[in-house]
Amino acid sequence: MTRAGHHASRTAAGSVPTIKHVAARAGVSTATVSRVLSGIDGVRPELRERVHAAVSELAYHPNRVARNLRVRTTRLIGLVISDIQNPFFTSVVRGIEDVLQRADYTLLLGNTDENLEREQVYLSTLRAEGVAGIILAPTGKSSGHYGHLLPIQLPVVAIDRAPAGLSADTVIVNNSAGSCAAVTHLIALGHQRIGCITGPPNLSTAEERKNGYAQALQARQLPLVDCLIRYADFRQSGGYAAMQALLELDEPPSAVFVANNLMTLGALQALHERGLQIPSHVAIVGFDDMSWATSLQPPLTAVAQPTYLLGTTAANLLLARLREPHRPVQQIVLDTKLMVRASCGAQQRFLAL
Amino acid sequence: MTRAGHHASRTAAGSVPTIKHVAARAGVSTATVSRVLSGIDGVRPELRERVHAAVSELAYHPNRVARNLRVRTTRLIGLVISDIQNPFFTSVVRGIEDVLQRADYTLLLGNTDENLEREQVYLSTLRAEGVAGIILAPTGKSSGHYGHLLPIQLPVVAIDRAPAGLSADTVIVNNSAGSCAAVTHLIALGHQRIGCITGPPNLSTAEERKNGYAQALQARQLPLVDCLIRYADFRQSGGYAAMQALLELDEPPSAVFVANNLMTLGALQALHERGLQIPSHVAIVGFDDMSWATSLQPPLTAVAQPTYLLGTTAANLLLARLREPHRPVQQIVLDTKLMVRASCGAQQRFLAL
DNA sequence: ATGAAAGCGCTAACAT
DNA sequence: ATGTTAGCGCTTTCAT
Repeated sequence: MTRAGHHASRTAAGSVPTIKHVAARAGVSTATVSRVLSGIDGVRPELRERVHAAVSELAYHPNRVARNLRVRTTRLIGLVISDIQNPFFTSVVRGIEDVLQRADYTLLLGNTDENLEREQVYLSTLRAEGVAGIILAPTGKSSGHYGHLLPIQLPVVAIDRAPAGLSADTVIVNNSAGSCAAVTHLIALGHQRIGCITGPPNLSTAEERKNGYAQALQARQLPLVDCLIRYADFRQSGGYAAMQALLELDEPPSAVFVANNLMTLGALQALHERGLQIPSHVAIVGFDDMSWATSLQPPLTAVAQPTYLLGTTAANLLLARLREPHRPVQQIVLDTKLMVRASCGAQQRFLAL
Repeated sequence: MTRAGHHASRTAAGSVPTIKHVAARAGVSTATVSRVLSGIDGVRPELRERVHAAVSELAYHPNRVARNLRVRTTRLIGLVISDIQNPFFTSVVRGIEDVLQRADYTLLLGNTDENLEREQVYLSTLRAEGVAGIILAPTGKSSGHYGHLLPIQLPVVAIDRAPAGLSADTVIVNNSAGSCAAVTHLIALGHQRIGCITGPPNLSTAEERKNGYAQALQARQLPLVDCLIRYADFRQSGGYAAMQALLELDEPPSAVFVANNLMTLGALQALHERGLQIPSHVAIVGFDDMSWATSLQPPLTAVAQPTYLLGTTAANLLLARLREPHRPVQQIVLDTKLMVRASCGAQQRFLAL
């Protein structure tokens, strides 16, 4: 690193140097160069030295594409998610990236936008690019869409959602327990009429979170009122509209559980626009604990998902399968944590005591 | 797509079929298969037909790694950013991804965490993987860190930040104009003592936003007070601490301009914790218009960056250079837009009239 | 219009 | 301990 070296001295034609150039310059065979660079021992220190010298003189960088072809695998991992703009996923991606990068893998990213066709396109591109494995937040409900990955033995780990019948390593979150805890908390605070804004019925996460809500009510003998349950689209506008609908009810809820981060934002907006106070008029508990939760007034009570952990767990699972292709398939369920702040009314309670 | 076909009929050994298998099955040469699949015409319809039949019978998928080696380029684009968790970047990524995906390129993602060393590692990995081009949000201040990319003719487009002396296509935002507009707005609202929380001095964006603040004050003959300018780290905790420091001043500001999204969140938190009202006690204008801005109470006035456009512009710039390597280097400066909502006090004003 | 064959840059038997 | 060589799967001259 002390001397840069003139690029003029690189190769005859000024083109990018290959292993052959290095071999020639060091006066050894390409096999020896390869051995030295792969850290295989059994090479005389002197030759080793000469190779290293040649490498740095020529500013040689091994061509991974050639290597990938030869060894019939790559250091690439495909990552297919449905919404790169959702903070939930970016935190997951961060976790994945952190462990993969340490293991010298690089991520090939695909954003499907919840579009099944786009997902299929990505999956086949990733396959064509020869990725060593795939981490996927599946859009499809059933395993049918992913069957073609199995014959080629491509390791896949599913995250966030578990398509029915897909026999692949999976890491998900205990959604129903999380929302059940949230709603139970609301009930304990004295609420009897609690609304629920959940996601599209075809997404397992939306379904599970709604189920947790229902469980909580049933456990306390509270009736399940149909009109208090709203299916929106997991986006801000959906949460906004759903909250408006809830508020226009003859008998609006005194508290509402919102099943994801973006919809919570929309719901809040609807409340503010009507000048309604949180939690005195309507108490709120959200799903997903975001960076902005503590900056709201009042701070948002929310079910925190272990997003970063979800990412690292998925990446480690994939790494493990890469090392050991025949290990038994694993499904890991991560726990959520209820972050009690003020939007549910808990703080007021304490003050009142 | 009507019949799945038995995989048993694929190849002799059950391994992944190659172009040779297809050629054999169709009774043509591999060259012809290649021509058909590349859409090169001059192949008799009959042979074309046979090739397609063989392809689907064998469920053949071309191996891009082999192709990449042969044609000495890839359909891969490297993307190196500093913080995948920052909504600013995810929106940019979305824009990039949308245009690249349509052009049949796939993204190789690297998250540097603002770490120069990690950035270097990624850059060399990307180079080794043979990416066709790179989109980079540079962490380094000067072009020195990127010089080695030039000799190999690797097209690079810089986004968000422009390292001094780097002669590469660039797309940035007019930061100083944006923050100047924000602060000017505050002044017009009657504020005389305005604080500024900006980012690390080594980041061009932080510097420019502070400059815009200073310009606005100077234009209206307002003094530049040192203790009102705080350098934080562009993260939530930094904004929180900076706002606290500002509030502890003997003469605290009546308004503050916060130079990025995450720090605004922290600043808001500090205000809430002290029970201070926005905008009556302290008016706030942020930089970056996020999805949560409208859900705050009061809604946040902020300088909106055209993030998605920034992404698509960068991607298109790269695509253009790929097509036309010797086109003149371009620097594109995108405009910001001040989204006036209530946190600056503008709404109150209107009400008071 | 089609095929034969070389070769992209590397690794891994195999031979010495 | 080191070198020779075949070949990964594809594209692309060059012949025919």
